[in-house]
Amino acid sequence: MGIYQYINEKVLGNAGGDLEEVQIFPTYRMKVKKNEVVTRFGQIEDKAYFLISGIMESAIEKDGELKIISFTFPNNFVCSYTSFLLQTPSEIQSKAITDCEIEYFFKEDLEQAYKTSIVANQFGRYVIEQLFISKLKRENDFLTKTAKEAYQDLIKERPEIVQEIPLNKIAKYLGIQPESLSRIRAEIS
Amino acid sequence: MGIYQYINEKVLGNAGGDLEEVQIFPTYRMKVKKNEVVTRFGQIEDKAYFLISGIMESAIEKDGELKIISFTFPNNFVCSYTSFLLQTPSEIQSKAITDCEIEYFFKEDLEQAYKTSIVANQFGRYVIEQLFISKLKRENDFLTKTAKEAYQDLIKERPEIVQEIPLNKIAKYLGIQPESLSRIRAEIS
DNA sequence: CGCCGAGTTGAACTGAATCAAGAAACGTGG
DNA sequence: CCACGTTTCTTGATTCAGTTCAACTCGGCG
Repeated sequence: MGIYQYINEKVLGNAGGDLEEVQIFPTYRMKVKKNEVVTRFGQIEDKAYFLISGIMESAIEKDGELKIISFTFPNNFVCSYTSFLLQTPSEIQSKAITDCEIEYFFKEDLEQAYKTSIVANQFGRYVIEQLFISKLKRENDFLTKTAKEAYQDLIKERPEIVQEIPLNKIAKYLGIQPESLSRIRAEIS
Repeated sequence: MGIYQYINEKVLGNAGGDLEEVQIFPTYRMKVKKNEVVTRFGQIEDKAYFLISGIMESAIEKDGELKIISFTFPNNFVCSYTSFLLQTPSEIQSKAITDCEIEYFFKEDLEQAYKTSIVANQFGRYVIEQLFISKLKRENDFLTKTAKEAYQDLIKERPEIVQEIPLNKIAKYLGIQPESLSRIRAEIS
């Protein structure tokens, strides 16, 4: 799947529909190797990325330590959103956890499309709505769950994360130390 | 300020511009008394609310306890977003902390406007972008700050909250118990 | 074979929760 | 305007979840 198909299926709801109509801005492709950094701290982001294959992580930094805010699997967007939207220095670093193939487009082209295309606007709105919902869920988790509950729910709700991603990264995603996650795992098995 | 002016100024960037053009869907007004609940747990939300005057809180529930996810001040939107967007039962309760005046509109009318109006789409996109950015910041806070840091930063960044909202609600917003906040306050003064 | 990153385990420590009680501020009716 | 009940805020003692730092195990890879 690529961005145009994503728009057709997810945004417009017509699987297998006319692809011409949704080519609202140009997109490009690139490949990145495992551990390669795609978006850097401090950089002003002018691109948004769509993951074709592989797994990526997005992280923020505090006192030299990385805290992971999301893992991205294929057919989802990766971006330093605040930087992309407000053109401020990025507080997010996105990195390939495995070899990845990425499709991307430029903010400039998106903005241009917004001016004339309803589909472009629907697309932008849809993507950010999904992201917002995921962050609402995460806020809910932080406010209501212990580390143990959070991990157990992650196993149920995002098994792909637990299966494919090393435990120290999962810990940093849950907001705890790897040692704590290790103890939690010992406890529940 | 009302929704149309919000669209003109914030979304379109032309303060004092032509107001006719942005009346893309009908809006309504209502008044609610202090402590009145506006959106209920379990309800499917068909309206979005814009706060004209007063202060509101939005909260989720866990084990009979309320956890506050946001305080809303005038000229901002309040909504059970996940419910509004996905038409699922609301996990959010929104309540007036003071007497409030509220402008609102229906999802149905918004959806209709999305089909034909670029401005409507830009509006929907802009609102959710702002909300998403605020949740990203909140995620950042949960991952990187101790309760003490979070409270000190709140004093700096959202003084209106600290001044106008009781401490037990602020504690529930920061994800700690009122007693802990009280101790933190004793410590830093 | 030896190294290195990933994961586990132990012991001491700390930030925040919990439970219980009391003080201060608030508003509402008499 | 005072009295009373309610809500808001504080303080104390104890418990607990998760951190920190250190050491050790295991599996993969050059």
